[in-house]
Amino acid sequence: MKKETTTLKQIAASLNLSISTVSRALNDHIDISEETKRKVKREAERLQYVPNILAKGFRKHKTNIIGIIVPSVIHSFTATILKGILLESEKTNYTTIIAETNNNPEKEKDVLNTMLQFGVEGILMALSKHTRDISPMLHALKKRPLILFDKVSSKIPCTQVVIDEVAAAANAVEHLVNIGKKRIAIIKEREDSYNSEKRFEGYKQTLKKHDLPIDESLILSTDDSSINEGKRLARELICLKDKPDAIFCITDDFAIGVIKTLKKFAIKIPDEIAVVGFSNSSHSTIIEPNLTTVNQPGGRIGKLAMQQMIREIESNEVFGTSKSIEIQTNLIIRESTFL
Amino acid sequence: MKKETTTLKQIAASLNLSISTVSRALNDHIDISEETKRKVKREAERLQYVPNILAKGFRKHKTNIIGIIVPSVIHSFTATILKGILLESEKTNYTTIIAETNNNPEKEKDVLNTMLQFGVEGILMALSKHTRDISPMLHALKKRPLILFDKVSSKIPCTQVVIDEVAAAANAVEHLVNIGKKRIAIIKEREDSYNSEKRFEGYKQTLKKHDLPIDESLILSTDDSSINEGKRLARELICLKDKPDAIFCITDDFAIGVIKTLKKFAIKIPDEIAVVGFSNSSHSTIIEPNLTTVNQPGGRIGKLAMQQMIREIESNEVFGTSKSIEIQTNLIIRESTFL
DNA sequence: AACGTTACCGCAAACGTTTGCATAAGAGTA
DNA sequence: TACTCTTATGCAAACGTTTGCGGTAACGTT
Repeated sequence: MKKETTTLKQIAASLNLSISTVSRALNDHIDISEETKRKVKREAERLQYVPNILAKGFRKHKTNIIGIIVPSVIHSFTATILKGILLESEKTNYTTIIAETNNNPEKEKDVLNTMLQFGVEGILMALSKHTRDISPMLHALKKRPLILFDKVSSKIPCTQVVIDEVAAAANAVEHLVNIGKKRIAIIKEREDSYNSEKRFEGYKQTLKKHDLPIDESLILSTDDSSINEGKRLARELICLKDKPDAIFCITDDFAIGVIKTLKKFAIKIPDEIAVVGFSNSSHSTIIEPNLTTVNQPGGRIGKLAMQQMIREIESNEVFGTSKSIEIQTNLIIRESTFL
Repeated sequence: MKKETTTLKQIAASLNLSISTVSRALNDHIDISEETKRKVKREAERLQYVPNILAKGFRKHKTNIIGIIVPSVIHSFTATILKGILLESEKTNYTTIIAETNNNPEKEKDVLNTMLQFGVEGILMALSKHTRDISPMLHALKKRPLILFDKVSSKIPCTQVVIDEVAAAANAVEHLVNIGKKRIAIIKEREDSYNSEKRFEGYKQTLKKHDLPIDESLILSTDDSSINEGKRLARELICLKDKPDAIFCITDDFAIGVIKTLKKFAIKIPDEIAVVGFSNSSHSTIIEPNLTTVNQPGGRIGKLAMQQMIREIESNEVFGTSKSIEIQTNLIIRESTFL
């Protein structure tokens, strides 16, 4: 397409000044007289000069681009975090580029390398669900700051911005105990999911704390957290001869599925079975009864992650140490546990 | 952070070759012997050479970055389109950068300029809701290809990827007529919303076609489409002494709010009042009764927009002409209009 | 023996910007 | 007058890459 870009050279020529003077004038260098500055700026305006970021970045060894890698942008919690990141980045002079991995570790590696090659200043990322080989991340970490959020791994020695999953889950289960529930089931993901295991941890801790037995038949796992899986597993639970009186779902999607099934079988919520979810997704106030759920402040996660990123970029230390930034959650109590 | 980047110079030195030979070898230029190529590539590998994109882009006047501007990434339909765009961009060697406008025209202008200054090859954008001054877009169009999607404006002479809003709405209303409804209300946005007006257009056309009167009291407008506004306006409608027997909502959010209110007042859906929405958002199968809604293939929109963008970038024509790419929608009939 | 081809490769310029250093003019001081 | 010190400006190199052009050697063709 079009070119006709104005350069410093043209401004200089039209003003009978040198390129360096023009450059300095535009950058408000002290060496330049006010009058010259004014003239230069006016001429730049007139010629619609826009600095060539490429040349500038090339010269100064700076791209001012921060890479963001997430499994999927349509995931609502991810989107919330993204919003936090974008909002924060607007305040700075850093631009962001976003890429998806679709939970594919192979893709994850590719994207990571592409970004590095592109010269990003740092990388903010949520790991894909089944990432096992962390070497791509370790490799990246050798060249640039890397910050993990949401889906993290303690094996990677970098800053991690997370919610206190254990406490959050414990809090949710505690609430169920408080309203008098004794047989609390959990629907979780399989063992290789970091977040899921942490929440499971909180579940177990709370049961122990209240001397409630941990009943294997009430612990259900599945591959992907979806509404359909929630439906299916709920059906399993209500077929038990010794039914649960509450179900703690480690995601809202599970919970939505569970509620759908319970309603289908005319089981009273929360009287017969209470349900709590995790995320406070927009679905939780659409479903009836409204879902009690753990609110994760995604925006705040994004914001903090971005702030930390800037800090790491602009410091010249070497950031190869683990550091965990934990964010508090709160339980939002709605009809699915309380009438 | 770290630097120690390897450059062509270093490879050249270590191999006793000239920089240009190394460059050509890595780019598989015909002038270079296979043996040299092999040696160079092996050395590049060994030294972990990554080309400096900045220098390259600077030299070749190419960034290979495409800018994406949307009101908000958390909006679910936007996210779907985004996914389509990202998916398509992965197949190419273009990178994308995403920015939000938060429906603020001022911000929109800023972001647009920043992207241009950054040297993006083209811009994919959904206008903010209340953009009135189109001069920033016209200005951008003079420098780079611009493609609009979702929220577009026919006043901007560029390619626009849209759904056939009129037909989609007409189709939805037609369905209501077919199930025997005669007093069909519409909940829409105010006049300055392009999409809303188009859908309103389809609504009016269909009523006329079936010789149904257009009753002003059944036409409700509001500023922002939200669940709460849907609730509020539904209440207005059911307070009418001559109630509607169907409500066509130009967004799913409106429809969700409407359904909530109707249920609250124990109005039977769809027998007394049927409801149809627009977007097929994930909410539409969470709410009960499930919502009949217009399915907009967001992924396809994104994909086509991206493909067209590549075409415009790589062609050297001047793209200042309007061109509309229309995408077909389909109505998904669920419980809110049909039992 | 002289010439044309072919296959490889290097030189050096160019892209637009920043910046260390040099320089010039004027002001101040002795 | 001669000097230093400011203040304001220009020169030129540098960043890493690509690329037009030119060069050289080796080989085949007359």
